[in-house]
Amino acid sequence: MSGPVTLSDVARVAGVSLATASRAINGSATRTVRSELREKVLAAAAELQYAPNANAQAMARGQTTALGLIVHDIADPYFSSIAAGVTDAAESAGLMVTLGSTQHDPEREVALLQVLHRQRARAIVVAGGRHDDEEVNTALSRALASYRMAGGTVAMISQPVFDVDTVAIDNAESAGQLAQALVGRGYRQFAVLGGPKDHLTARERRDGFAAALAGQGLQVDDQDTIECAFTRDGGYSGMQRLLAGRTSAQVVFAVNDVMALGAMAAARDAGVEVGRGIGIAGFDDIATLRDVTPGLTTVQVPLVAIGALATNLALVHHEAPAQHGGLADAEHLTTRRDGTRLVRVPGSLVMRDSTPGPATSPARIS
Amino acid sequence: MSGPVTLSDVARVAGVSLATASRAINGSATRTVRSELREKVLAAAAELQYAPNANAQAMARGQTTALGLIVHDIADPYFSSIAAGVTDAAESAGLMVTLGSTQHDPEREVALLQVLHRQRARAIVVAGGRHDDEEVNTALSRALASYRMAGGTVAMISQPVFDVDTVAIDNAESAGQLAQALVGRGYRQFAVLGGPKDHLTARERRDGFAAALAGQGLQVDDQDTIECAFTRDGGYSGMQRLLAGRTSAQVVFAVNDVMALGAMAAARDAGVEVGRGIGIAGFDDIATLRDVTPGLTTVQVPLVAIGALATNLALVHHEAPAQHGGLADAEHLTTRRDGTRLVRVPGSLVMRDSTPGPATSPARIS
DNA sequence: TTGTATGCGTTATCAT
DNA sequence: ATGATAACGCATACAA
Repeated sequence: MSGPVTLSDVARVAGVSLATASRAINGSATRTVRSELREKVLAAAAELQYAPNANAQAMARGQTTALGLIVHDIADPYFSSIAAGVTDAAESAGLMVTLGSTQHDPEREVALLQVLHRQRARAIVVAGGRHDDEEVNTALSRALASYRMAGGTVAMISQPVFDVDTVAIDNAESAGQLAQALVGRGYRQFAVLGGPKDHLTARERRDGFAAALAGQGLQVDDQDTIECAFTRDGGYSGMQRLLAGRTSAQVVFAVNDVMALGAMAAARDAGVEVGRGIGIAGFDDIATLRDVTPGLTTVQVPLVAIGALATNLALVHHEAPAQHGGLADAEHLTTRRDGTRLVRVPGSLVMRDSTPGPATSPARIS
Repeated sequence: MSGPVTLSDVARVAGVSLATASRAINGSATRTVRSELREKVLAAAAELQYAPNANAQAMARGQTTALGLIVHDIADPYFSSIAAGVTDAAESAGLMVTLGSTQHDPEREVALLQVLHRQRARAIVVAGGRHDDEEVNTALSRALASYRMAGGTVAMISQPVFDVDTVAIDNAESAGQLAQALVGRGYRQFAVLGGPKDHLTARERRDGFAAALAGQGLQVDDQDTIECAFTRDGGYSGMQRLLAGRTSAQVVFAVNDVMALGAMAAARDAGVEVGRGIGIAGFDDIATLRDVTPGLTTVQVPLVAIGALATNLALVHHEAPAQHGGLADAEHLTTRRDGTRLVRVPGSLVMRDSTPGPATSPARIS
């Protein structure tokens, strides 16, 4: 009967006490152990293939080595890029990432938060836009508060609607710049694949786009603002509906890239050429876009860096975290009244071939 | 001074013993608690915002609720799709996924395995092709054996080169079918973007492709077999090199889709039209391909299902795991002599517009 | 049905 | 420098 190998076994084989074995293997901060004994302990550990029990260590130390990450869908390139940044930063800090996927269900988000709380994750990164749903937000807020009260730290990548450290993308402003750039290319008739009505990210992008157009005396017809899921398939079906109703839009703004990709596919399937026939623009600049033709006009968001930044924000308290391509500059970092930090990440316009300008130049604006 | 809320606190507030509180909150298998007391305990727990310490539970129960997942790169759509299947299946089993990313470094794979071992993860899924590197494989084999000896279970998504449950993709056979289909479309001159020399997945696909061609009296010139990284950028630079040397290839087989996407980009950048100018084919049918034009000819592999299957394989011992679109049929499931199971997953050909047939039909085969 | 007491594997405090 | 021993928070065998 072997059973699991414990530190006691190692100590016994090495002929030392439990305490000495612990110190030899871990290198206690205060105590030190004679190299002669250390060798013996290490040899015994190797011989027995001893692997320290991290759960027991967590108990004794009162601290785990896990970092939680909650995303909406890990297969979505938006989230998988963020996840890459998070795992990278976490592993640099000696932590492992515990991944939860909500499948776009806000209630699962709360449930996952509770699981990570029970796991005593050192910190939690929550990625993904918030919803305008009081009930869900209340539950989420409670779960967050409970976790933080127990000593956990949180960083969100979303709108700054909770009192936790937050990385917020400048959705409205960037969408506005995109609108202006499209106007600059000659477009005058716009449609918007707007995502779910109560999805805050979608709303900010919609509204920022519309506001900038309004500043130019332009607007999006109500019937040309399509409500749809925040996914690739949502973009596809939304575009289908748009094309079915005889729209006069020259260019379509999809509030994220995966939706824009769905829209491009729908256009192709309907025999409409993207670029010449109708313009399409997205938001995020997901990695996938490198291999899409025509190139999709979009707003570039440094997703991997944002993931790493959020991780460090959650890990490093009350000071500016390490640099992330300038993202954590004083310029973008503010400390709110409740002490939590907010980093605003600007997007940058990327004009590509999907919006070359309208085929037939419309009349000048009056 | 509050400090962390423990079960003792809940018990005290509820006016019951520790044991009763434990049973009320967990619902012990054998014992039961009077509903009156249970209510009181639950109320106390809610009032105190009690969250059970999963580490302590793990200690007491001798079992954790974590499942490890090791991938090469979570931002790669191949792995993020597998990860989606794994997280899905894991959460169905009440487990959380602990994610490790190797960044294509085999040594990190061993290190991550050890970390997950220390974490006492219930099971570990290792995804990603193996290398023909004895030193690395020995270290990995040791780490796997050590983990399994301690009671952990493992499933790999790769070549069946270790004695653990394995899901293996029929690389050689599928690549062969692809070759035949390309010949059927009239191609006679082939090039291969072959990935790293010692990468087994790449090798199997290369060799399967070449063998099928040989069966038709055809072959790939040595100078038309390009060695490159197993990534999108590897495919890009490989294709650049291929085009730089004046190749006479009519069609290029990239041993995975992300490489094929890189190759398509390189062709475009070089002014060569994919499809008419030169054919390109890939392998995997990653989700990204839906939005690529022209459509990429490839071998479809059910990645999400494979992730879920591997997870169940790791979780369910000594019997056939739940169905996964027929993947675990007796037809594909074999039990090896060492008792480990092997599921061979066939790929299925998907011919798309990237390989319409050669522009100029070559002379008939003699 | 409820309570008492022990053990899980490790760290850390205290002697020595 | 090393060794006993008491936590850490919970589950459970045993006693009542």
